Amino acid sequence: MTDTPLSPNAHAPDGAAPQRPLMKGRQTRATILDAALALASHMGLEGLSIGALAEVTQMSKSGVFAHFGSREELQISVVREYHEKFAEEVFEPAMTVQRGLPRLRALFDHWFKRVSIEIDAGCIYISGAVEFDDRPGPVRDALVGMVQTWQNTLERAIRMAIAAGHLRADTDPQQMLFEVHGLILALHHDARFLRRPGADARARAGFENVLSRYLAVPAGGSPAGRVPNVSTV
Amino acid sequence: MTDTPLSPNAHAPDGAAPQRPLMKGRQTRATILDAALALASHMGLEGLSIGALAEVTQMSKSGVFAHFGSREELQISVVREYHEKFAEEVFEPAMTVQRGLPRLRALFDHWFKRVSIEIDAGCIYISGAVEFDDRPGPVRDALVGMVQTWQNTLERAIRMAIAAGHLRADTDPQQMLFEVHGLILALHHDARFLRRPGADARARAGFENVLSRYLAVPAGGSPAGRVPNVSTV
DNA sequence: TGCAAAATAGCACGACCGTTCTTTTTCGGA
DNA sequence: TCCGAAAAAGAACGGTCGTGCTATTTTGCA
Repeated sequence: MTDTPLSPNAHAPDGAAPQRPLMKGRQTRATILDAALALASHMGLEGLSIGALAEVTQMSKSGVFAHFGSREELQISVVREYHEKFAEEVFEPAMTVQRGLPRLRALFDHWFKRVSIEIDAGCIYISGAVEFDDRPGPVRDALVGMVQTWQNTLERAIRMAIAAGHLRADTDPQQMLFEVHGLILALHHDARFLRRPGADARARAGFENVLSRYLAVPAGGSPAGRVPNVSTV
Repeated sequence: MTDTPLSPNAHAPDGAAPQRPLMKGRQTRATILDAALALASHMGLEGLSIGALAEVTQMSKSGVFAHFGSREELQISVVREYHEKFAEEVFEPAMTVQRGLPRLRALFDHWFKRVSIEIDAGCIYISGAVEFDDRPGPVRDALVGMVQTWQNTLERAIRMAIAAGHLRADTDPQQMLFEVHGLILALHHDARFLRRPGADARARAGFENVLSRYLAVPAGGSPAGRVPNVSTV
């Protein structure tokens, strides 16, 4: 598995030392990439066009093009860029929280925020998954690799929570991940597509519901017949 | 709410009586629509092009075009076509099953089948939701209307199951729907995009897990401490 | 300040797009 | 069998797309 690292500063090739050829180049490239990310969030990776990108950045088409060499490379760069932003916003903050359930909660919490704050910016992982599920090629490969990296991270966090005794020992991490991932997708769907208010609350309630099923029984816990249902109004 | 009917033969304008102008027209239109549906399932509604459609159906571009008058109208027709197919395959068979939990199970079962059989054909509701979540217009409106119709149907079925005493009286139908919808989306994602085997089983297990939380306690039921976890291997 | 190299612009290309208009073919009833 | 209407084809349009190619400008260092 080509495991794209989900860690900070994953590929910073050099120190702050000024480099031979590039300086302005990197800078405008970053500007373009920023605009491309915004554009792709709304129009999708397939809707990303070099012409529109040139207009937005006040550059010539060829000027934009030269930075990537091909549209495909541009798309991949956008995916990579999103991956880094995602890692910064969702992954890294959760790493400061203690292992086990707290970190797991933090991860999901930031994930929810990311998706729901972005009700008007779209998650590229989600839209990309639909756009490229039938389109083989490097873009799809990059996308799959990064989504899988992220899911591996979550699975690891779940396993830690099991090991820490916070979740039931017989918890199937992949099943739990599947269920929570579904909540994220449903949130994205209801908030962005159906524009339903309260989707955020539904997702959070769903998370608590899933959690309640996998939560370890506290030692000498109450033998209550049924776990209270968070979803009930 | 423009509630697109989810019932059989929703708009069959006439009996089998031969009509004045049209005969061959409807027929080839149906052929085109079939091809369009297949094409859109793979490339998405936005990826649907009249040129490609003409090539597939062995017709001229203008010949295809004339049947719809615009690309947008073609897209809407495809959505409508999918809606009908969906109703036939998922909704109608479940209507023969008795109300309450059995019908609810039948609905979800057919839904699962539809999405997972279509691992290589893509659900247009799902891909359309992502493609048009940021693209206002008639296509989006049609899409939203039909998805909402389908969700209303499911919500109604859940309410019936509550009324029948099969589900807990304090069940929040929309919350339950949200959670199960998430499972469908996760199934679509994992099977089609990640190409993970066993996504089908994960979705079904997830459904049982959701169900177990909302299931009514059978009268004089066992006061077991915890509901057994279906997800566990 | 000058100079090589990097960055950007300008321009043209072939391809495909949706759409329009005109012409030809096909159909169905008298 | 013929004729009007419906269906399909053909050709062309303006537009956008990604991508080469060649100038021109800008940059960073000697």
